[in-house]
Amino acid sequence: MSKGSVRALSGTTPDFVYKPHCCADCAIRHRAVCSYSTPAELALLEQTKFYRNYEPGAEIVTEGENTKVLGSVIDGVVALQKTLADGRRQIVGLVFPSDFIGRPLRPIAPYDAVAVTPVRMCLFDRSKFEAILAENANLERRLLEMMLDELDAAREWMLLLGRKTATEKLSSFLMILSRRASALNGMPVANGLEVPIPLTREAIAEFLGLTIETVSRQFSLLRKRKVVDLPSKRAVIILDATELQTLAGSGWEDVSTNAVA
Amino acid sequence: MSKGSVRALSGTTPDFVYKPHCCADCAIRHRAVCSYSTPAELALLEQTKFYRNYEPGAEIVTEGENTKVLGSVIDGVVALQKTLADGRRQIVGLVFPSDFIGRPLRPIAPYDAVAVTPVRMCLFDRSKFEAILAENANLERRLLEMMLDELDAAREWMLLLGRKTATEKLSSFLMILSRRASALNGMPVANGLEVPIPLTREAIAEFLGLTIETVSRQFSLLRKRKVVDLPSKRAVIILDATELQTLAGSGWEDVSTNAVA
DNA sequence: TGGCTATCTTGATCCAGATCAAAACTGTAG
DNA sequence: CTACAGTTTTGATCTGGATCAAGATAGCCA
Repeated sequence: MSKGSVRALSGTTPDFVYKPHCCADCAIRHRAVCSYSTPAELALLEQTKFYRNYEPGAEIVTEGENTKVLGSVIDGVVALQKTLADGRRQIVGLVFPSDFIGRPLRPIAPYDAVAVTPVRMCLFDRSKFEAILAENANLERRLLEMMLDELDAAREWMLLLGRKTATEKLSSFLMILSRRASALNGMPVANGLEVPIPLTREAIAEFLGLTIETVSRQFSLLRKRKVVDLPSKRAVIILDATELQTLAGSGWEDVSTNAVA
Repeated sequence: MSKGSVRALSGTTPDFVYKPHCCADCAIRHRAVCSYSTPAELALLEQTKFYRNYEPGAEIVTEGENTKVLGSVIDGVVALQKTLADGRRQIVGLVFPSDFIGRPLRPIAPYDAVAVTPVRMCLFDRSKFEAILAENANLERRLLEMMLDELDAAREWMLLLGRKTATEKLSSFLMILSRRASALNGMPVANGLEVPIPLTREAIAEFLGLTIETVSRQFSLLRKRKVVDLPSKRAVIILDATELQTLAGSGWEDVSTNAVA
């Protein structure tokens, strides 16, 4: 097996870019961990924050290592993944813009975080962030809220991994991406919607607990059934949203905020 | 199929017992959500708290319903479970004494919480708890810490559900119970240790994403290999802890605090 | 003590998804 | 345009765990 689509060592040094933007202009300002913060708190964060870009395949945090940074995804998609000794791999979370990466209050990362698209992060030094966190209830409150949402999403995913069929798994996955593409608010998914797929087939397989071949076959099946069209390998067009929802089985109707991570 | 080992309606009215103990004497005082609280905070909680007992099979919270209570498990084991429309069921978390049940900041429960043994809970009215939470940073800090631990455990479980074989799954499960039985501190698992299993075969199957028959066969296999002995259906004796750890595959070496929930 | 019922084990067979193998695409560098 | 390397699709076969079907075991109550 090749090292996989999510290569650990692509040799790309991440770009460092310090404080080019002020928080007020930030695209994720109203959804990120800082969204409850007062101007005073924000000023504190602004002093410490810095930006960094990652190429696809670059590791943002590494399982088992002492993580020195944590922060929010501004743009791009990050996969959280765990790997068994023999190389079997499971993606245990997808992280989208405004979501938070990193575990305050525990230095050792329990999983890898790998950029699956070009990623831009708003980062903090871990110990500095923890110090600010301890003093700022709004920040802590928002972080708690976000972690509770992620926990719900993780449990929803456990149901998928433990009990759903391959068709249900891929349909659920496409439904999530569709909801995200459809609107950040609660708009339903309309037929004809084109949904970009930011993952390779291999990454999808690792997310769904399947093989790459099964994922490919399920895509073909959904196309044959006229549920979706496949204009390219990195996008689908929803032809029958109702049927896709049915195929996905129950769940996800209500997971409002953080769909997958 | 029968309604399963985890029956929703066993007709048992939960016992109500108000404030029989003071927090200072509480067995889970040093591990629960209140463990960082000052005496002043504790007094607030003590005013609001009440105890309730549940028989095996009783629902503590119900998926989709507006939950009015949340709180800590004092004694017993609770399963968090999600069910698909056709009845397929997945246990998405096991909750042990000192763990917290319920989602502050969201009224609708995303899963059932069902007692699998006789359970004693220390409960709070949800809105009252939220009010106290908003004012007491120590409580919020501890809750955040616990939710982060649960999130790590949930992701570890996603790896198991998505990628591990039946043997690895059952071995991992027994390893977790063994660690918990061995010591609440970090003591290693010794050969000869008798580990009680608080779940029926059906509940184990629902936790591991397997069928009851496969679970039973894996038990028999582990016995045949002299890895464990089965003195009764509700306990195992560890004969070869090293081998059990190997069979479990990687993971769980470091999950210190909250093993499963 | 002996049925009765629920739980668990074991055996036989089946099948969804894995594995093995080979085309068919899709860039992209020369 | 062409060669090459990575990705995706499709086909053929295999297999781990599911499903179907009996038994075995263990409470528990009459």
